[in-house]
Amino acid sequence: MSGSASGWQSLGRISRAEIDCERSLSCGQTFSWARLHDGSWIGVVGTAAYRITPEKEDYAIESLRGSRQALLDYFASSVDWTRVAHALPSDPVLASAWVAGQGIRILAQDPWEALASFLCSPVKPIPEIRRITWMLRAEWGRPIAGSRLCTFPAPEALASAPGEALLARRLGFRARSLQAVARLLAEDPDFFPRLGTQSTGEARAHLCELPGVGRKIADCVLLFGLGRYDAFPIDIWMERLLRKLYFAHRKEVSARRIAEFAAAHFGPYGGYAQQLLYFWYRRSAGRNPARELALSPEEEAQLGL
DNA sequence: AGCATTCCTCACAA
DNA sequence: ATTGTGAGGAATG
Repeated sequence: MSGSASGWQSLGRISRAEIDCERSLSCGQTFSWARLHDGSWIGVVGTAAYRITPEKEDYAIESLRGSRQALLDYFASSVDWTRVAHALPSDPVLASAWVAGQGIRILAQDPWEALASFLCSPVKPIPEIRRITWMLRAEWGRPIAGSRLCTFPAPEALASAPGEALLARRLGFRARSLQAVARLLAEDPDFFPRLGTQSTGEARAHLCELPGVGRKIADCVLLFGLGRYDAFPIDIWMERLLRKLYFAHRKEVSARRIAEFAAAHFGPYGGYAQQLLYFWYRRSAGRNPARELALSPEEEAQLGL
């Protein structure tokens, strides 16, 4: 692992007080990272691999073909997160989530990778989404020299993949929309750049025109892939949380009304509130996000780290 | 009153 | 732990 023989390079350390990498990687926004048995995290950003090892006061960072700055950019380190937090409404629920989620960052992910990953997500638990997307990488991505980790496959790669092979990756009904979207984007490389010039609402509408993409997946892409911090993805967990804590379990309140409330209440940085709340609520429900992203011994052995 | 339209909810399959 | 569709009913005008 250490030394230049393996190709991994040390990129120094990152202060725990600055960023909580573990929380940021396990609060539901990315499937590109996994935890190893020694407690370190391994993941791919673009064409680079990173390993983040928690220590007492900080994290040790190593990389293959990456840079310290690229990793800091991925953790959106130039955003003033305290300011973002101050722009959120002050309510008791959010106050608790803020305490529990200190150090959480919205990662600056690739929009295609976010879109394709969340197209794999319907009715799947997080560990399985992680496995499926890693299988897509292994089959159709490009290996990162010096490791057995792979980049996320480009739209063209998935567009031309045999349908049966996609289905064999345990994609089920998700294969159809994933491949259809891959083909559309392979033909339209300007798709994401175009969204950059549009309002969040317009961009959301265009995303929702893609097969298999509804409000939830569109909001995930907007928030995690396009840096639209006003997007507030509502999955089953968030709906339960909002219903319970902001609507006193009132059964007659529709999902639509809950979404309207969330947009109005949490405001232009609601996406950050969503991550804080999601992390806090799932933890209170007994979920262990880090464990959900742990590699099996077999998977870890296959990586040959 | 009858009719068209819109909106909402639910259930179900993929 | 999402989306797309279609049926059925209430509200709207």
